[in-house]
Amino acid sequence: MRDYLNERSRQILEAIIEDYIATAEPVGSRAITRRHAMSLSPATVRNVMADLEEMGFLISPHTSAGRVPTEQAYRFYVDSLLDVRRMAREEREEIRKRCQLSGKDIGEVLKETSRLLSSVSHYMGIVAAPRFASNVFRHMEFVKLGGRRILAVLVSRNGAVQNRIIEADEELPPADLVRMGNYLNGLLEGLTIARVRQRILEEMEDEKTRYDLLLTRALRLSQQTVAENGDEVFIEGQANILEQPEFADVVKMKEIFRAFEEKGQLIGLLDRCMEAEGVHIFIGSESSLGQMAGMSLITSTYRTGKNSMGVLGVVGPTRMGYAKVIPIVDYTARLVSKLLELE
Amino acid sequence: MRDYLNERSRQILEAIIEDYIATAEPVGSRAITRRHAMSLSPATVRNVMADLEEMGFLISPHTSAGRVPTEQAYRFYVDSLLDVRRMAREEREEIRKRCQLSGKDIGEVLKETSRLLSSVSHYMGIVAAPRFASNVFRHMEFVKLGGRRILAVLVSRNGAVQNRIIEADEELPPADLVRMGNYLNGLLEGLTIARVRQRILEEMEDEKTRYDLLLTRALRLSQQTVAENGDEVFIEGQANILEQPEFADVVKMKEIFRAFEEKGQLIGLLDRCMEAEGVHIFIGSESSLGQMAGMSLITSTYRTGKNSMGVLGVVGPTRMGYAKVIPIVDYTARLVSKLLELE
DNA sequence: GCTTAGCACTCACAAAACATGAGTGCTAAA
DNA sequence: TTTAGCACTCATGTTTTGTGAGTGCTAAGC
Repeated sequence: MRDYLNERSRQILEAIIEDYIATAEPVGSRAITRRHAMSLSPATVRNVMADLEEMGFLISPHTSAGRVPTEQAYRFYVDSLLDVRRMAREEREEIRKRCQLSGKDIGEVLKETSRLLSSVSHYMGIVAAPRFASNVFRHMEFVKLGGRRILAVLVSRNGAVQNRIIEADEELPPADLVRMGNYLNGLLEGLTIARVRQRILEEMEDEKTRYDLLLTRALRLSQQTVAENGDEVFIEGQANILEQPEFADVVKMKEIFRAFEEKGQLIGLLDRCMEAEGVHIFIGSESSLGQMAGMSLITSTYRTGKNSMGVLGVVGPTRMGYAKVIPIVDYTARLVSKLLELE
Repeated sequence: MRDYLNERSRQILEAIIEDYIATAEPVGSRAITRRHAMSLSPATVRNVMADLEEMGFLISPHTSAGRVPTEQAYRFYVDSLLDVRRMAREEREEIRKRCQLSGKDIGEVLKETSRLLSSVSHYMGIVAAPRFASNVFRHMEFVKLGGRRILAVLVSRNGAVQNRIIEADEELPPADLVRMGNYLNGLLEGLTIARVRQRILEEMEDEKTRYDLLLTRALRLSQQTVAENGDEVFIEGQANILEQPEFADVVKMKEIFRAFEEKGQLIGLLDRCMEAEGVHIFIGSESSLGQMAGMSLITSTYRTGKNSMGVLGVVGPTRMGYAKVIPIVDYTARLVSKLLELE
């Protein structure tokens, strides 16, 4: 059926979607003819609209309102109609200016990127840090704090750092901690963190180490250091979403905030985006997350170093300025990739 | 005038405040006599209420509504009437259970504490990390990433870590980085970060180092490493505030979210709390922050190590369950202090 | 001299009644 | 196939009308 959309119907559908994106009001036949200078009468447009409704692209909230695009319409729009706008120079400028690496740690960079995405798009910015497990081990070190307390610092090649305070079984002299570090660095250099975990287990099994107390301790410490860690997701600009008229309702708003407080499900979705490079678009229920009802997600992957990939993107209402946001997300992802590239 | 409050007036005022805290509705004379089993008629209560209004403790939103406590009333309540409740056992339990240090870095601990405060109090939790500058230097290290990129890791005695990616002027061999680290650690051990900054400057001025390229480079690197950093504040549980009826208005809500997105002013306020140990309470305009209109802040200081102090607390509407929240904040602060204590 | 019953008055809020107007579907003519 | 015309629908805004909680004041009661 979809194939039967002729040129005129497409134009009208596009006009409706764009009007709706711009105004958030159901759009009626007269509004179309007026705003888009069509050489058609409202009556004709009405006929077309009736067809589009039957095909599932439009629904009317009630008899005497205009019509509103369905998810299917947005999908069609994004796939076939959308003319991705070139970014305005100021936008490029702002993005480039705020993507700065120097003097910050990776977490901050990603957080700032998230903020950036939100402020440029006027929706919510979202950035998931690359899975730590796929990073490449660079360096591990133990710093004695006080008593039995040890700070473990784990650095990966792309500059991601994981710090942990570990309560050791007994007090260890600083010299031992240094030796442990040296030993482990030699052992683990160049492996991915996932491999590091395996390697530590293997090594612990080894007969030779079993009888070496220092090694055993070192391995046990390192094991705690590289233990699984909740993945980080930075969501910024939640206040932006409040400006959107579809969330003017307090109840709706509460739901959204609750939803994003619990990041777990979102992470699952972002993981799926990582399966393939490039831009992904989830419209409304396509994400099959209940909490995302009425919301769309545009993501793109970025990479740090050779393989480890992260995801960043923008969350907004389904009625989102796709034409504007898609290039923003795409450009930002490329920029972040370049920024984090290891020469 | 305040001194003329006799016992009966106090009781009535207390009853009004507590009713209002519980219901968020203006409270009327009949409600008081009913709910608090007073041996007084509504008419009498009305007379007292009229007096209290004149004294500035109450206002009526309009003629035929009940009355609502003013900030002055809350202040009086907190200072003179409040009977700080002992905490419920489950609350203590939950707080203790969730205050865990092991396996996390300090930032995470504080963030989790903030989340904890919000979920136990049902308002917003807020935790400011101790000023980094007053921490005591423990350890500094440089890890080579790729090309000229260096990761600088700065550890203080209390376990706070600052990571930074630094773009060096030229590529440096790893061995040099290690030597630099050793040199700097010897030089700076035991100083506060603030002193470290001075020390680096002094050292750079020194004739001896001027002609040693490696030292000069090391100092320049370290200077970037310890450069001023925006202080961290963790605010969690913003969704809780949405449950409060006083913020049911969408416009109000937007304001609040905008306000807390910009943390700058808040930090100023928290700094003031650090000037003296213990619990501080700001009611509404007392904080003299416009954004805090209608909101109260309860904070307490915590300490990590000997001197460096941080602040944590709860933000809620002025109509806040002070009796319940004050002990929560107090207890949590003590617990965090103990947790971060260096043996 | 307090305390309290009685009563008129106020005013937010809810429900009902009404008007408005944008938008639709259908029919018949161009 | 397109379009003008027209009756019909229905959300939204406005006015009207009740309702009830709460007040202040006065005068009687203890």
